[in-house]
Amino acid sequence: MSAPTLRTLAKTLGLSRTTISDALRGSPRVKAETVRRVREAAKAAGYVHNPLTGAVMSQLRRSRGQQFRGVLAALEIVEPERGAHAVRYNEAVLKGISDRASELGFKMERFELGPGPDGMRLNRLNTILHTRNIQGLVLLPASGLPDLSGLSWERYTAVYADLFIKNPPLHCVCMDHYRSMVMLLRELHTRGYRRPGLFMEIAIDERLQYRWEGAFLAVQKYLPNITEVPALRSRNISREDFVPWFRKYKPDVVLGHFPAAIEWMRSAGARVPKTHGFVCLNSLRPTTEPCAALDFQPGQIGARAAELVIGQLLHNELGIPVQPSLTTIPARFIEGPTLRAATTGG
Amino acid sequence: MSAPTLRTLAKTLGLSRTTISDALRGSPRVKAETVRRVREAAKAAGYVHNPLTGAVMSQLRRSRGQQFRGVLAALEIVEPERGAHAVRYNEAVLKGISDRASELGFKMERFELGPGPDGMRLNRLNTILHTRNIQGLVLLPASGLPDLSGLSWERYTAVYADLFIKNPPLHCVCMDHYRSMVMLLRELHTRGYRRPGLFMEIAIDERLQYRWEGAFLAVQKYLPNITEVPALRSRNISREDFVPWFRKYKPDVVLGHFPAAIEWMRSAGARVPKTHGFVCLNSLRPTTEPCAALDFQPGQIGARAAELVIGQLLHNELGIPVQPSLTTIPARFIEGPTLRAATTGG
DNA sequence: CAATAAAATCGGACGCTCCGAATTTGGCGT
DNA sequence: ACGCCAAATTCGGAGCGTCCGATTTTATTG
Repeated sequence: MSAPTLRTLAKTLGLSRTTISDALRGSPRVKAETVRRVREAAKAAGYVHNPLTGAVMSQLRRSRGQQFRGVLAALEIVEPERGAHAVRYNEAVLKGISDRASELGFKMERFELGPGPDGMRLNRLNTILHTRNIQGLVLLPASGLPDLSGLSWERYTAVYADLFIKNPPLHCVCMDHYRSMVMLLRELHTRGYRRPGLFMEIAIDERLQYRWEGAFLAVQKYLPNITEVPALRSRNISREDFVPWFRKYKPDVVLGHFPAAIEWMRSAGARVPKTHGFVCLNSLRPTTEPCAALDFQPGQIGARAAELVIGQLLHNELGIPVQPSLTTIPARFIEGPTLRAATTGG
Repeated sequence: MSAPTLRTLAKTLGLSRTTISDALRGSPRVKAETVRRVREAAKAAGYVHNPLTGAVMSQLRRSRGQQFRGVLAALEIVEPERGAHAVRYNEAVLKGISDRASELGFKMERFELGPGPDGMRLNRLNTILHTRNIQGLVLLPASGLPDLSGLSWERYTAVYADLFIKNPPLHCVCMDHYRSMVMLLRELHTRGYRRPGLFMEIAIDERLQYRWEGAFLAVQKYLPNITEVPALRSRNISREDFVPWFRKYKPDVVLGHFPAAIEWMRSAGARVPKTHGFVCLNSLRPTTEPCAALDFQPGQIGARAAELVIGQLLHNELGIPVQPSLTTIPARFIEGPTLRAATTGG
């Protein structure tokens, strides 16, 4: 049995397709009684209105050319204390969304949300999205656990551009921390490094369910000829933590989020890259000197998120997904002068 | 002056609107010379293709008559020594693909490939797919690293229903081993288990870049009040490996792939679930008694793979992806009589 | 040059919207 | 009761880009 159309509905009710169309969209041209009847019959027949199709048809009919673009909302949760790298990261994600969206015939618009479970603002957003007839959302990374359960989800389809969201459980698109760490350690291994060391602020890895350290621990165990160096972990990593750890365990290459560590290593007698290497785990972190790093590819993440949302919009699949999934993209290794080149002899 | 449409363009060039439409989208039905001419004229007239309009129209056209939109090939690499659980797993993936495909108007067909870099058979498959005009492929999990680089990839879009494929690098859809292990350990923790132990055959985890053990190691470190039990790892895990490890480290709950371990635990004096718990990491493994386990949700994986391929087909995106991605779905925890229920006191 | 095969192009139908036109309804004066 | 007009309601036509079967043109062969 094929899906009902306006025409089949019209035939069943003995009305014209135009009346059905107008009735379903609540046009004042149609008698209230008829609207009720039509909507009832539509529901019974299982007719589902596709707002995207409607919008395209409308613009097509109205302005003979077709400059119509669908709209994707990029939702940002305002966090006053967000670091500069996080801001730059989100900007790059936004650009990825926007570029891919416009390739697919959509335009992106930014919306900002107050932090926390701020009911009022969420309600207002709900109203705005509704009146503007926007159904597709991309939620940008927020350092807290965002709670958007207050939105009317039956009207939207959304993707979170980070690892995990619980309220509500949406599809996520994110960098693949685990695989990227594995790749990086293998790369360092082929360059002859045998004592990789990792330092990490607990807050960072906690959000990631310890994916950085999990990968580090596992690979350390199974790459040949590696000497295990315990990871340095603390709430706030400072020179006072770092130098003793570095002196004690003597890593020959250090991985971490702060390029400041290069200076700390030097102050402990290391020469970079001559005797010791360094890799910054996030290329967007502020850096005083050029540095080997991982590029999280935020543009790719935004692009993939946009694709996902648009795909669902086209299929008119609204609401919270039955089974949320996580789409990941590996980081790109950026060469830098803090590492020695690959050795040929191993 | 209103914006040009396909029809006005057609009139100017003395062609039909169909030819213009096909030409602008690069259909092989149109002569190359004509395509060039049409594109030139379109550019001169300022006609801009709107991908959203195109997508909506395409859906519209296709949705008529409920007729099938195409065939998805499910590619299986024949492996004579594949275990019964792997066979059952692939069957479940196939069902997931098939069901989701038919929901989206496609039907699935199975194809089998000889193992290894078997050029002949790959060429034959190439021919078959070509003559049958099949463009969408889902590659089923194979225990080796499949090499399909011999196919004419510019004609296909494909997804691998497993963690990783290198030749060529395709999008992958897979269970989320890392997250599932984290989830499982947290669940066990809330039930009061404090000495989780993991046994693992190396070959299994190696393919997964040690995701099972990576997650295990990391979570073990950061859940409160956990006593670390080193993982038991070997090529072939037997009772002779297991019992000494079990006696020595006294895990209070054991995770692993073989339900046979329940028997080994009993023979070492454990009472399941009274004193010790057990969770099977793969619910499809052969089991002698009911057992708590992780369901890999192969049906969901197949469904997601089908969605991905079909999405790309509808966008006419053929070839190897620019940036391959990995889509994961968490496992589902299956309750079983080998675990005690959650304690209230902690 | 006739007979085929292959390549290239065309035409119809599709769902939905907008807007002017057509039809029905209701109010009111006579 | 009836005619008239305006308001309320419904209808029909035209138009968009795509898909696919049908048709026309071109190339190939005996």
